[in-house]
Amino acid sequence: MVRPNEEVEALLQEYADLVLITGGDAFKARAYEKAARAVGGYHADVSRLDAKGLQEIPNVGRSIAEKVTEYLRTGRMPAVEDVRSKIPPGVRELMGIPTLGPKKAMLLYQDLHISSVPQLLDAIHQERLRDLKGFGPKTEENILHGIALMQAAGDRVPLNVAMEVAEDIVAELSAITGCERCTYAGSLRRMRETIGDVDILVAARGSGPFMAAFTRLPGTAEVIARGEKKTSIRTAKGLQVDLRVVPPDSWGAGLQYFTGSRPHNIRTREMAVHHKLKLSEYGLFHAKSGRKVVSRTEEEVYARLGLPWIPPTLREDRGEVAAGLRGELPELIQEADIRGDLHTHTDLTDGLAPLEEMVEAAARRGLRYYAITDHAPNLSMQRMTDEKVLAQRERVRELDGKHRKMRLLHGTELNIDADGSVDWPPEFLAGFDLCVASVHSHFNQGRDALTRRLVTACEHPEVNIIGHPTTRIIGKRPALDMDLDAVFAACARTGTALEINSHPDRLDLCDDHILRAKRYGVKFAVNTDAHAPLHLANLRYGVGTAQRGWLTAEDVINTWPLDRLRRFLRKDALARA
DNA sequence: GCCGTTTTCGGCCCGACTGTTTTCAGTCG
Repeated sequence: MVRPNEEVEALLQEYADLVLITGGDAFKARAYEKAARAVGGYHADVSRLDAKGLQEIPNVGRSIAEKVTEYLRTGRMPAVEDVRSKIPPGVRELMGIPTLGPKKAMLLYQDLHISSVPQLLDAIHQERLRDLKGFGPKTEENILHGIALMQAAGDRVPLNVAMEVAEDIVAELSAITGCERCTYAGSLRRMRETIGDVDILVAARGSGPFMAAFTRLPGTAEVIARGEKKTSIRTAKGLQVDLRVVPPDSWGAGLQYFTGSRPHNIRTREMAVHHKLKLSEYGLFHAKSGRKVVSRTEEEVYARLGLPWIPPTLREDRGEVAAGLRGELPELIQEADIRGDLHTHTDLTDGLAPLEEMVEAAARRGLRYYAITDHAPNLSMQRMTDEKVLAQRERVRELDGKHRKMRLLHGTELNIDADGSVDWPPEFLAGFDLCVASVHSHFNQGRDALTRRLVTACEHPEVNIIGHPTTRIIGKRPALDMDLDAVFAACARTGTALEINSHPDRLDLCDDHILRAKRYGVKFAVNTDAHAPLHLANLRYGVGTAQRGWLTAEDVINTWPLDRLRRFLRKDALARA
């Protein structure tokens, strides 16, 4: 059900973690990490490759290729199973807590026999960590904070994980005879940033074959409930999926109901009552007679309530019903509106693919322009230099024009330093077509310093886009503590766009912040931050997030024609007017 | 364990921050 590349990636990453936990060679662990990343980002399906083909993947050599081949043949990787038998899975889980790495996790296990998050919480409350070497009061505090952060994300999974599961199931069920309609609903259809469980809806006259097929899917680990109208399963990874089969005539009402959100549904049902009607998942009915009015399509249901069809990404009871009544729903940005990607990497820094491959993949996606923005020198681990970036620029200029329909831009992703300054002097930066600037360090500066820092970056004449503006990692790192309103105002004033980073672990800015920023007149850039050709497909999640922030194509600079975009990139107040 | 304008061993992502220690180990990007 999950792409084999991702299965293998997870397995190799797990092995890398276990090597570190057991105190193995750090370089070996890094080799597995690099291989895991490369497999995850590789364009071809690894299950169709032999050992030789696997070794074509960067950072996959003979040893790893053999392990992968064996796994694909037998479903097992003995090397991983070996270490697993020595280290309980909970120990690795501890590494998921920020500030807890392999060494501390192993110490907790060896000295205190802790192998789960609840056990760790107990131990902290019993003050059993106090005598542990290297653990002080501050460490305890950080661990507690980290656990709270993890628990806030709860059992929800990232948007892309749920999406892949849902699309597989929809494809399977759609192929069954008698399936008139099939799609996913719920928070996934609304493109929420994390998903609690997946809702699948089928329109068909009989439910039997669908329920049967659903429980027999390869990814089904457990059948939670099985009935005529609804069946629930849990996947091997613990994600719950509900299947509901409705009569074809109820499709629209069912889809509306199961898409939610609950507050949106309450709002629409109130409107129904107001019209002396009753709205349920089966249709819109006359309250008194019980006679059905409409139910076949969502459009009909909304229309009978006096509303235009409301896009799922707006159905959060954030004023969409009132706006619909006034005929003022925004014309939401669509994925097809995006003409270019303005934040991408190559293997010159931490990307996985060479420039040519990234450009090729972008052209295949039908983009009209594409910016290469590798990391700048101050992110020292990436070892960028003036020479390297200038050599890259020459290659970009050579490649530009090879694709008749797509132009190339040469940019960079700068680091916003603690004081708001960035890599390279202005005269060097002027040589780039555009500059993204992002925070990569000093996350805990304090609110005032962080605010000043971001505002200073906006005021830089060569900084065009603030990359992943809050630097949050969903479920792992909170957003920077800063005065967002001051930053939004600075963006609007200086002609600096805010990025909507499409990576499913980031989705940064998030929908709430987008809504706020838009009121200041800020412009946005929906970028993938791709580190591999496959990541270019994450754009849909960024566009979904932009829709949840009520954005139109006009609000987003990379929907604009290139000449208009170039004027914006000059940061010239006159050009913006 | 991978890689090679160094061809079979020796280097591999480097520096900063944090909290602990009292000179440094662990974690992170």
